[in-house]
Order: sequence, then C-alpha cells, then structure tokens
Amino acid sequence: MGIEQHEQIELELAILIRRLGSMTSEHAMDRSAYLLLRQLSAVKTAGVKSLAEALQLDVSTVSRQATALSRKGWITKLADPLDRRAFSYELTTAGQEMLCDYRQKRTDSIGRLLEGWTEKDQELFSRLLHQFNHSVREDSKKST
Amino acid sequence: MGIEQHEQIELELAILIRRLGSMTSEHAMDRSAYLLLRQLSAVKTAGVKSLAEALQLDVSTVSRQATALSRKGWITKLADPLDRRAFSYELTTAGQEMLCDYRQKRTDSIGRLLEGWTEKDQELFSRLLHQFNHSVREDSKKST
DNA sequence: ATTATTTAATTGCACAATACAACTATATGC
DNA sequence: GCATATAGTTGTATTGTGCAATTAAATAAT
Repeated sequence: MGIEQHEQIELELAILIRRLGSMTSEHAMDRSAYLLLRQLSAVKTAGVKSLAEALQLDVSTVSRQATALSRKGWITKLADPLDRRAFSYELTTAGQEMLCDYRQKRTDSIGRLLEGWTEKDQELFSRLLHQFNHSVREDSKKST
Repeated sequence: MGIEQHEQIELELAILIRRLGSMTSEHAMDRSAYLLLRQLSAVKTAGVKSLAEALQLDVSTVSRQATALSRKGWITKLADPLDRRAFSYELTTAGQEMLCDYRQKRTDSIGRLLEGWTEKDQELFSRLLHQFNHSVREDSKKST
C-alpha cells in the first residue's frame, strides 16, 4: 500500500531529476535556455517578468538568460510602444529552428531510451507523467 | 506510433524537472546532499571514489560534498587501515536522523500529490519511473 | 501638478554544484 | 626499486540561480 509506494516514487524522482539534469548537458543548449525558448514559443511574445512567472524563476535570472539568447540570435528584444519601461521578446527564425532541432534531439534520445519498452508501457508512462505534472500544478495552485 | 508518444514524454519530463527542481528547494537539505546521504545509507560505508561512481559525479565534487556533510556532523571520515591513501565515510546518528526526516518530508509531499490517484496508477507510476531510470542508466553505460 | 509609490528591467554580488587539471601520498606491477 | 596506477584533495573556472540595489518609467495620492 501507499507509503512504500510513495517512498519508491520519491526515490525514483530524485534519481530521475539528477540524471536528466546531466543528460541534457550533452547537447549544445542547456535546459534553462531550452525551457525559455519553449515558453516563448508557446506564448509568442513576453517580457522577462511574465517569463519569470511562467518558469518560476527570478526575473534577474530570466533577464540574463534572455540577454544570452539574444546574443546568440535566437530571440529578439522589442521595445514595448505602450510602456517605455517594458520590452517583449520573441523567437527569431534561427531560434525557432534551434528549438525545433533540439526538441527533435531530445525526442530522439527519449525514443532511444524507450527502445526496449512495450508500446503499452510507453503510453502508460506518458499518461502518468502527464497526470503527475497535473497533480504538481494543482498543488502549487493550492499553496499560492 | 511512437514519435508523438516520445514528444509527449519529452515535454512532460521537461515540465516535471522544472517543477520539481523548485519544489525540492523548499526544504533545508539540497538534493545532492540528500542523494549522497542516501547512497551512503545504502552501502553503509564508502570512499569518495565509489560514491562518485554510484552518483555519477566527479570525485572532486563528492570530495567537497563529503567534507561539507562531515562539517555538519552527518557523516564521519574514517581512515582505511589497509590502504593509507583511502578513507571511508559513514553516516552518523545525526545523519541518519536527518536523512530519515528529510525522506519523510519528501515522501509526504509525494503522498499529498498522489492523493487523488488510484492505487493501481500509483503502482504503475512507480514501476515505470523505475524502469525509466533503469533505461537511462543502461544508456549512460553504453556511451561510456 | 507635484510628489510618492509601484512596476519592468538590469546589474552587482554571492553562492552552490559541478568538472577538469594539477598535485600529494600511497600502493602495485614489472 | 623504479614506473605507473590509484585515492583523495585543492585550485580554478563555469553555470544557474537568488537577493539587493539601481534606473527609468508609469500610476496613484495629495
């Protein structure tokens, strides 16, 4: 029942996170950059504040990340015409390509990892991960 | 088949890692310390080399971590009587308590998160996470 | 309308986790 | 017994992060 299961899951998650943290560093893009690009891709355009909220990071962190990505030519910084304090970022074509490419690489890695898995287990894993993320999301809503 | 599933899993993992990365920082102990204590708890006694292998970290990293944990009084460093280069670490009582306490907190968090889940889904999730970590481990062996 | 407060963003500083390389001291192999 | 391998530490650098201070602009209060 419950308790041992939770302990087991707790352990697996701890391992998973550390392993995947180092796994992503194989490629050229780091996880944080990836997540920022992904977020920007999702919302099309956003300033550091809203990005920071979405990514649950400090604005200063996002500010630096955005500067870095901008230097790489993956995103562009646009002055907000209505609010002269504010800026919005959006993906460049190069950024879109990078994101797409990187996502493909990651997807391929996952595919390679799941080679020996049954189709059913893959589906289940996908569903349960989604479900778990949903639970985490709900939980963080509660505590806000 | 396959591809979309992998994209989905890739996405869910990206989200998971981001969310859980910030989740763990709530508590007093950091993840790396936790994993080291855990490992030491599992093997009872080990030097930095074997710990580093198990945790897949550089020995220097583990050396520093061990020094830090030793300073906190959670582990003790013992000279190896057979090999005067070598040392072994083991958990102190305080370390065992810390580990137990922290693990409990994490387990409780997980339990809270999984409140609405069926027993079956919890079991499945546990199994699949384990399976996934195994896959990652095998994969990293291959590339070594 | 002038002043005070809030807000968006940046930058300086600090810190933790990490890797790599250089080094020390000991052990092992030929 | 010398050459090489091994256990561990330490110096240096990088990266991702947060907090505090700062700037500049917008909004609210008097």
